[in-house]
Amino acid sequence: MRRIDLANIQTASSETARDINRNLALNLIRTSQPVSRADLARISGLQRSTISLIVDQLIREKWVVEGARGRLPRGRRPTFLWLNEQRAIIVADVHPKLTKIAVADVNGNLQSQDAITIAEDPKEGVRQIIEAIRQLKKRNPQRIFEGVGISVPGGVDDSQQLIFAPNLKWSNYNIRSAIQRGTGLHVEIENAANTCALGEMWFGQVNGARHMAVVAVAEGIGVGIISNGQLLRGMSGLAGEFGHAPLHPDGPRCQCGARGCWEMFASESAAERYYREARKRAPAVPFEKILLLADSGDPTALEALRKMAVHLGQGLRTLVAAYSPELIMISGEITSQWHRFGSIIESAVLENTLAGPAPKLIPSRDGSLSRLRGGVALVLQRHSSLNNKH
Amino acid sequence: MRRIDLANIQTASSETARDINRNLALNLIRTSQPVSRADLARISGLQRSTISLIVDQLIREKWVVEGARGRLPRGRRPTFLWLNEQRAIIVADVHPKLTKIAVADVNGNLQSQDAITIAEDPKEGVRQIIEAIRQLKKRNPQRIFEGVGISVPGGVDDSQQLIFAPNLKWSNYNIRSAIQRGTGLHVEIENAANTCALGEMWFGQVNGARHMAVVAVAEGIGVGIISNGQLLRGMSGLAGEFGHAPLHPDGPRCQCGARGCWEMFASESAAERYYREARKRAPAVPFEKILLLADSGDPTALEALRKMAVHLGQGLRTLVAAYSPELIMISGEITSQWHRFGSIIESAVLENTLAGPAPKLIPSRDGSLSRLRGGVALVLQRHSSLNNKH
DNA sequence: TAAAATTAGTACGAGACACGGACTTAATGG
DNA sequence: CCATTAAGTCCGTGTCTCGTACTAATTTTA
Repeated sequence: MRRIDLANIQTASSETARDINRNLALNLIRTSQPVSRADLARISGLQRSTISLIVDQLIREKWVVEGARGRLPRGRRPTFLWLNEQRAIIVADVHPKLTKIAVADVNGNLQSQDAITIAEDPKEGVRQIIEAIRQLKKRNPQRIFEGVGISVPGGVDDSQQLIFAPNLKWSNYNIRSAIQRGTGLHVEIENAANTCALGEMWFGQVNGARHMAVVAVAEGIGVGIISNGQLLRGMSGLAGEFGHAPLHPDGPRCQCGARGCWEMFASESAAERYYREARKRAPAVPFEKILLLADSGDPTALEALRKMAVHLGQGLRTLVAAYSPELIMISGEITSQWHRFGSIIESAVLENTLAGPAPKLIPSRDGSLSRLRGGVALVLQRHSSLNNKH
Repeated sequence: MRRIDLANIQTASSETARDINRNLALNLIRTSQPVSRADLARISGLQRSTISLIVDQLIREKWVVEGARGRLPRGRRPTFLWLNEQRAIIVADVHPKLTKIAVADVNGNLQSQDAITIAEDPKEGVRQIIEAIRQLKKRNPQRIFEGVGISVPGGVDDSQQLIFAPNLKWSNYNIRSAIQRGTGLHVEIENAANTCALGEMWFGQVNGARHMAVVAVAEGIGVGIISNGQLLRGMSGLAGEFGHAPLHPDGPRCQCGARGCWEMFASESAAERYYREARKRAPAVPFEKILLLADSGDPTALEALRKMAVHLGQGLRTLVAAYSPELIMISGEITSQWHRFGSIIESAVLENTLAGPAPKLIPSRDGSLSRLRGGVALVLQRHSSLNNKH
């Protein structure tokens, strides 16, 4: 049986009935593990006999393993099924300062991790990444590598090309096919905020929220949107470029060319500017320093951060109006000051409740971890191994 | 075979392989008609023999009819297939001033149309709608009615409850089940901007755009978002409530409780305010009058509309940053002044191009028509008749 | 004008797969 | 030790797709 995803009627993909059900079972095992065959039959609506056949196939294919027996009040005890953690994904979080590369299992657990400082030149940078991936492959000979999932600080279009990366100087270089050739593994690239959101959705504490946003606050602001459980990419993967939504349309000009972009007022750079403006003619102070100064009670630093928090909250109102998420996660250094500014951000958001429940606002524990885990989701979701036969 | 839509893993829906392929074929016929069985086989990837079986079933079920033969350079001439226009949907565009109710075929063509002024009281209003639907059913005895698709000026949550309707006074009344009981037909309700967007996506001139937004400018501003070909609803159907995104966060207070909402600056009410403020102590002038005054060259009216256009454009920058649509459609009375203000709106949007192609900006020809046609899409997309067996 | 070529659509046997009931296995409790 | 309960397996049946062969209808070519 062939089947076309009606959401993407242009790009036909063929799947047999078995493929669809196998994929369904595998995803149910992933999201519900530990789970018995009988449970799967109940959740999926498939017959127990059908589930047995599919699970046997998944065990043969080394996607699933049997674990300990469960315990029930009466009757035969169920055999728990788990994803086979022998299957692994190489994940990378590319960043101009520190790039992390790690091996993760299919449950998003990181196993061995490297950190490298990549070169500015794209060719040399990619060579370093390829070398690190080769090392990890060599150090883990017992694992079955599914692919490579990479988070990059920039825009990634529908054909997985990096279309802009202001902090990196890597535009217009096809890093995907370079790494694919250099490692022999399938490679998936995605924008950092999007990867982070996907990581939180798959492996984080989102409590079943199917509509959420991750707001990554650094030098700029990036937003990753999950709508109905799926990453929202828009045309050319540019959805969620909220950092350049106008907060004050007549405000100062941003480097993007427009006026009064949100990130002109609510990013780390904005806080640095607020601090600098308050202490006229003082040397530039980096954001990390401002955080430390705030901790030691410096009123100028506290005021700069407060301003940043207020504008962050104001911009979040736009985000709430746009997507009406159940959950907004803030990621970035600023979350270390959550005890001070969380409530300020929150109250700015709650000014715009309209009808409907207000979104929960929580700080992200570790953005880099989420981005790395998001790499696992990228590969499992998009790569054929889990979605098609073999 | 049973199957669960992975995008909604909570709500299991069961479909056999045949159901999936039947549905696929039907949708391909809808989007590609006139189309031959051989064409369908090529597009879908299914075998010609399989398509023949499915098409025969669809003809028996009166979803599809055979039409004239096509013409090819060589070989046997193909039999064209069309959707059976005997199948009909009753569509309604509910509006506090004028409510339109019509019979539409499955291709979105309107057949017979009624216009009524509905009562303020929800029970009485719904009674009027039910009566109109009954009349249309009686006047079209030869048609097979699939259901009723209704556009309402307010929020509709995931369980199809009207959760707010400031212009209507209908909150917290379950109009869906009332109409369903009163007519015996399946009823789908959706917010006006969303219905409009769906209507444009299915039956309008969107030129294959899969990411688009419809901005409905009236007393307030409503936005309907189509992302990857599908309606974006967010939690409780509140996505796209862009009218209440803050354009000037410190601006005047909106009736929603927040400050400086977009619709405070760019709606018809805003233009009325601009006009009133320019002519101090003059009596209030309705928007329609301002449009007429502008046509006759009144400088105050022109200036009020120009201001409205500038703010409309500024807010659209936010929308572009949020969703990166390929196409933005503006609907509302203001489009009658497109020759004057279209370029002003456009230039405000284009200030924020960032990377990636700029969205096309076009006026919607007839918002009410799109909303009525959207009702067809609602029923066909959601109701079981097209998606499940029978 | 007849045969060859080309394309649309149909017929039918083979194989894959889900269903569902019967059966086996493994546990608890009286 | 047997009844009960639930997990998991076995297997016959029916459905559906595939693929090949065939028929139908039309144009081109000999």
